[in-house]
Amino acid sequence: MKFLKIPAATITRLSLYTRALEGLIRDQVTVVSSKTLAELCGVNPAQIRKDLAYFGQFGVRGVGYYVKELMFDIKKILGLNKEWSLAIVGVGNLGCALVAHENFAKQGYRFVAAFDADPIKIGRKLVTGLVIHAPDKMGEVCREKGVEIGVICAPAQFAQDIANRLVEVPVRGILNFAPTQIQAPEGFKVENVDFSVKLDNLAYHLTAG
Amino acid sequence: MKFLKIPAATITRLSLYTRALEGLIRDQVTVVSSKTLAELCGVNPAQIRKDLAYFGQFGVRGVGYYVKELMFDIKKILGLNKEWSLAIVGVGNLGCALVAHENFAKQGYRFVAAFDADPIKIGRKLVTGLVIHAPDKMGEVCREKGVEIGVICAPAQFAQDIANRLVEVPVRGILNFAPTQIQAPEGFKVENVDFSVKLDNLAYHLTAG
DNA sequence: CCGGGCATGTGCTCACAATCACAACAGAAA
DNA sequence: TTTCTGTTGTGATTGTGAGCACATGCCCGG
Repeated sequence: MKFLKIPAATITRLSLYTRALEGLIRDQVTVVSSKTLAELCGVNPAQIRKDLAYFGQFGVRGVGYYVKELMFDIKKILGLNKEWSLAIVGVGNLGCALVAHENFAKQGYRFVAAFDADPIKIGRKLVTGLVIHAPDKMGEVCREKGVEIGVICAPAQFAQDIANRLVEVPVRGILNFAPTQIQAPEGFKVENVDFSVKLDNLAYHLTAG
Repeated sequence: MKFLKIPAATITRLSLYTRALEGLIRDQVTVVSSKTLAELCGVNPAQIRKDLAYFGQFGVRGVGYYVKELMFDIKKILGLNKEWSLAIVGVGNLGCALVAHENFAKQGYRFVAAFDADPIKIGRKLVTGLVIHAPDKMGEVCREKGVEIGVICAPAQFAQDIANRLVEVPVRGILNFAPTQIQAPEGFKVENVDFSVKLDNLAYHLTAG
């Protein structure tokens, strides 16, 4: 079934499902129907069944889904049954906040390297104990620490340059917080986290609607 | 033309266009074709023309778009020809980083109020001089300061509660950084900024692909 | 052992968004 | 003025994702 092309939206929803399931596990719920799960996630029940169908059969007809099992299966699909090693590039306010953010650690994402171009910061340690390196050490340090995902948290004008370095390391993917479109080689995965775009969306809807 | 239903993706792209245009203005470029702009944004030229067509005619056939004019028009469409007043709720690492973030200010988004439930923080000032208020002052302070958009930056378990308060203020929209789905009344606009979902997307693609 | 109830899994339909392709048209040059 | 170049604006087409509705099949009670 993995040969079918899977909608990007499906992957995003799977991620949402894990959150709802987490809550159910906390509440000792053992079985859940697509209808109930759908209400928790704010989506259509058929949507959930269809999303899961891309990857196999996980439910029991007439019963529903076993919460823990489903959680395990979705995490496996998403590749969350391992730890991922991240590097932060740009440790300004936002970068520091991300490294310290507890949600990442909880999900198995570990920051194992940090970089910044500011000479004053180089050599210093973050609150987590991570040493800040100069950008030209990126290849060396990342390979040594086994970095798989680079997180760009620098001003927009430097983002492309940083991305180029990360591609050369090579890391396997990039999470970009800079408000700019990054060019990367075919097949290289870049995800953008863009809050100014989200704010602009709000502004538009509050103005027009 | 505003009576047509406009795709959400179109609004998001308009936001992208403004960024590319900003760069062109900086580089003293006065005219741009949909083809060139498309390359800068990584989209299809026809897409740009169609997106703009929802709102009127902005180009000159055989020539292209006048950069400054187009920038002005798009900003007007998005509702960025005014300043927006924001309130931050939850001033942890991330919340502080957001308030201090220069991109917001540059686009006309101003933080005019801050809230946190932590008694130690209440009454203190942020680096920008903003006083941190207790959550039960939310209605009063937000109305006084004319807050239009609430930014939720607290742990997931408190997000819904905070959202309820914000709805009652009332603010007009919510930008939610908490990794959870928020229920809001019909017509009330909530935008989610969700980096763990984005990371999960990366993890999936790096695992499967 | 068998039948009823119920939730999954899935083929089909529909709606919408992205792309294509071309006609309309502005400006420059002869 | 007329022709030619080049780019917009837009009808037509394609592709894709979401929702519906039903057949499938598991569990439980009698």
